[in-house]
Amino acid sequence: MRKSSSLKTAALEKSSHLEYFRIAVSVDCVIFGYEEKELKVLLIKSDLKEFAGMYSLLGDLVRPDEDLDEASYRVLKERTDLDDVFLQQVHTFGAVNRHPSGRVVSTAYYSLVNINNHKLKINNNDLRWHPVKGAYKLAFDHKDILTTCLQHLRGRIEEHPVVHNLLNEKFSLRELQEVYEAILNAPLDRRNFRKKITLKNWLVDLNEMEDNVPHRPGKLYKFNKKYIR
Amino acid sequence: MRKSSSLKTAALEKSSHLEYFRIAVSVDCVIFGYEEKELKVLLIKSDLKEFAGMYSLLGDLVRPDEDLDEASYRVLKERTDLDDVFLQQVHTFGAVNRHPSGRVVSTAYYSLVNINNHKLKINNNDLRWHPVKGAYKLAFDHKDILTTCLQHLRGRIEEHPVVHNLLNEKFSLRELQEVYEAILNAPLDRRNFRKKITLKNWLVDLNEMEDNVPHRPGKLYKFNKKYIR
DNA sequence: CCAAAAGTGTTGGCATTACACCCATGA
DNA sequence: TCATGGGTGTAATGCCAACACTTTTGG
Repeated sequence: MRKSSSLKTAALEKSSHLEYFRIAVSVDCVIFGYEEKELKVLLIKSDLKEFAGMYSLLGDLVRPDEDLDEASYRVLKERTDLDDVFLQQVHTFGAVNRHPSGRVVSTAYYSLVNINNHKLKINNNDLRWHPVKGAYKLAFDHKDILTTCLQHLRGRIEEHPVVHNLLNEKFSLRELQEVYEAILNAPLDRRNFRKKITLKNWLVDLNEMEDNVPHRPGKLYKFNKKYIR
Repeated sequence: MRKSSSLKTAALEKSSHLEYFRIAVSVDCVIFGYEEKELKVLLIKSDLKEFAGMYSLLGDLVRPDEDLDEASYRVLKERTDLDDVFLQQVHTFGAVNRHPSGRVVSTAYYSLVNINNHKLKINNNDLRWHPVKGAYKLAFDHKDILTTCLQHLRGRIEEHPVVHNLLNEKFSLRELQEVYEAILNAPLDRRNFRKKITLKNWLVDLNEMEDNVPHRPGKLYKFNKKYIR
């Protein structure tokens, strides 16, 4: 998809009955991770000369024999080796000129993955975890896509315990709060946060304590399986 | 990785692009109207033999030179002769087998139109306004699409004065409440409804009264232009 | 005078916000 | 003993749901 300078090959041009099949369909995945109290997004260095030096989201053309959702799973699986992850369709971007070398309509998904997961292999130098925060450019309309997905994520975490995908199985309430603060990009009141989380009943108290912290250790929790997925 | 390497050779590029262009892109529009205290949807008799006798949403393939959003405007314009209407993208449906005669990925939009608008010409015998409520089948996965759009609409009307698209310019609070009840498929408390609407400040009191009603006439309102669109 | 809908306030419960002190641990 | 975060409750406020009577009009 990225290197599609051949989108207008003679072969395609003359097959005019394919008029309506001259739009390519792709998926782009906003893969969010969480590391060092920051929300990150997995980006890849663009291989298009139009976007030299810039990064883009992970995406690929959809194959004729796979569902749209499957395509986004495949992209994620190929890049991270993770399966069975949370993936959510958000919006489809279809401006005529959004791709410099041809017409590509792209459906955006976002996903949340645990950067420390042992299965997660970022074995490509062009791939990197980039902070979500801050002003920077991305190739194509990918900054729009990222922004749109982040908005959706912000709404989602209020209602659903999706952030479990970002954390290790055991975590303290402070860690959980820090994830929320990173996603919302805003500080939260500790007592009110704990009250709200308690009310939602998402967590199971493990009766274990944090270890190796240079202060009073906190209790550890995990997500109640019945609310996740 | 997979994509990068496959994109490196021109030969592969050509063949795989031909492959990838075998997915067609379409839009489907859920056009909602309101009539006789009921929410309706504009449907067309399917011309596919697989769906003989069934109705489907209005949709069309996206042209290579039009934005996705433009395509949905065009479909609406062609069918209703209305322009400048509210249209909202909701979700993209991309299951491999959703269309019996080929691979078609379709982006769903919904729209709200005033069935009594003088410009609205349903000049086709195969077109009809069908009640949204009730169990019935539609061609393709259009029942899913309709349900998804209805859910989104239900959320939307709580926050935005979009229902103005369904009503005449002047209306009573009763009429407005009936529209909400039709969309939500639930009765609402009159006093609470009026309180909520008043709080939102969407309406302008016209200092006019209903006429030709067999009971005490209500005041007439219109939407404050600054909140619509 | 009857039927139909207009118009109008109050109360209780529940969620949300703001806010401060003592405690346990490691260095 | 200090620094760091853990753990906890209350009061004020705003939002929401439930609920009933009087008024106006047309027939």
